[in-house]
Amino acid sequence: MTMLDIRYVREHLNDVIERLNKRGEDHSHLKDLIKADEQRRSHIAEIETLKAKRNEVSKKIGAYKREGKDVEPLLKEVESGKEKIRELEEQLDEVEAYIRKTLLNTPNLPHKDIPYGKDDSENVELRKWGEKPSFDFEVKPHWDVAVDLDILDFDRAAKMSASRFVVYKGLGARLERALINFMMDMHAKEHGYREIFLPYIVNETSMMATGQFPKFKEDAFKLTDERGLYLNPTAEVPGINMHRDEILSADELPIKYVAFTTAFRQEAGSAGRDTRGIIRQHQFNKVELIKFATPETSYDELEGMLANSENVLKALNLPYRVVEICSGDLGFAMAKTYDIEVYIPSYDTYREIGSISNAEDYQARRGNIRYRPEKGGKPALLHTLNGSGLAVGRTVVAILENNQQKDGSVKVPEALVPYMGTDVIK
RNA sequence: GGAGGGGUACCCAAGUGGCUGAAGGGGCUGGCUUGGAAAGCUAGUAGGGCGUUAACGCGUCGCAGGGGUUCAAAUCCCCUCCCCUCCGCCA
Repeated sequence: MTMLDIRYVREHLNDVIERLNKRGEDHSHLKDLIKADEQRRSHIAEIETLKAKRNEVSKKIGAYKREGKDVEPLLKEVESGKEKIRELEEQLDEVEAYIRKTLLNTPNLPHKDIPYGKDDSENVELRKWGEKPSFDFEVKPHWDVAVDLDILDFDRAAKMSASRFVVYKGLGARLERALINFMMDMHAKEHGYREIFLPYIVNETSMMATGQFPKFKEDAFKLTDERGLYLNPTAEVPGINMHRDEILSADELPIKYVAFTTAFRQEAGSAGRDTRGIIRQHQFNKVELIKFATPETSYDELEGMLANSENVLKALNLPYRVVEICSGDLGFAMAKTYDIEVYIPSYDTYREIGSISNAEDYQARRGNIRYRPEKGGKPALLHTLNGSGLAVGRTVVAILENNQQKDGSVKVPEALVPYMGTDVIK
């Protein structure tokens, strides 16, 4: 399980380092990797020569024994090789462990065409959609809207659980459920994704494959269970791992999945941020889109996925914008990412509600997910994509804030009325 | 939680230390047969990683995964995972 192709790194060392450095960290230590790789290959060559010799003699010993010949001289012949092989293998293990560790901690190469920038302030807005609402009264933040309507309960959530948890009540609870069903239906019935329902607990290997581990362990909720299991941080993890260690046939690609899961995150690095409301919770619901595609089509599939996600906000008539993530803000495993940001009146700004990414072959290499380009041909790594379709809690926020009315009630978006059984939350 | 049984190639399955780097069957692919098909007969069918090579190849590893014993392991030993059956508990 590696991440960047060591052969590619070997042949394009300076280019690789230069591209990785656009993420904002220095990766020139990869030069050491090349030396380690040279050592690895020379050790392998030496070990295999010794083994070939040993195999040959062992075969002879078998034959001699059957014929009743003396085997002693042959045994002497292999004696010394045994210790040498053991010694070299130990050294090889060390070198390989170093290479593996380095590669697992090295992020994906950013796509050549994405904007260069140091952090999220340099993300590039691509387009805006929808009209910001205008209010002839003082706009309330969603937590005030919700608590006044008695549809969200933060105090009781803290009592039974902890901070950054919430209880949904009445039409609030129904709104959450309605959005899940609405989004699932749209992607499954209109956009052609296959609906899957995934485990909420995943193992360490899965977390490695998608790139959450080893670098971002502190973000995950670990179970005390000795098997090394974690609460699902995003459906991307079980979703991409659907096909770990598999070889898919070319004609079944692209595979498109849509999954509703509850996501769990420690939010370790964001203490003090978004403490009010339900923008940032330890537990939140998300409808996720997953694709497995050939390298030739993955960027078309990315655009398609982005359009699928945007459709949800269009159908709900919520104003949003699409931004392209710059090199310094790009996720660890991703080559290219679009964020969809929805307008939040009380912040008077756009907040992320979905993220749509192409990991290219990065996760496929870590997870050994391949396809056969042609019948009888050699397997090749495929491309994996994932995107929100969308984050449900933040969609609730957007509806509560954008659709609030002077009397404190909230208008239900038309598309959601059949799912809600009412056109107003009051 | 208790008691058993399993995991071998696309599928089923034989195989308890060297002649098995994996029998046999099914399936698949081709040939014969046929007006065409079915049936029958017949031949072929281990994939993948790694190393090496301009390439053809060659080498190495591979019998759930990992370690060990041995000149030599599917086969012996240890650990782990997964599946199945029965009992108990249980949404």
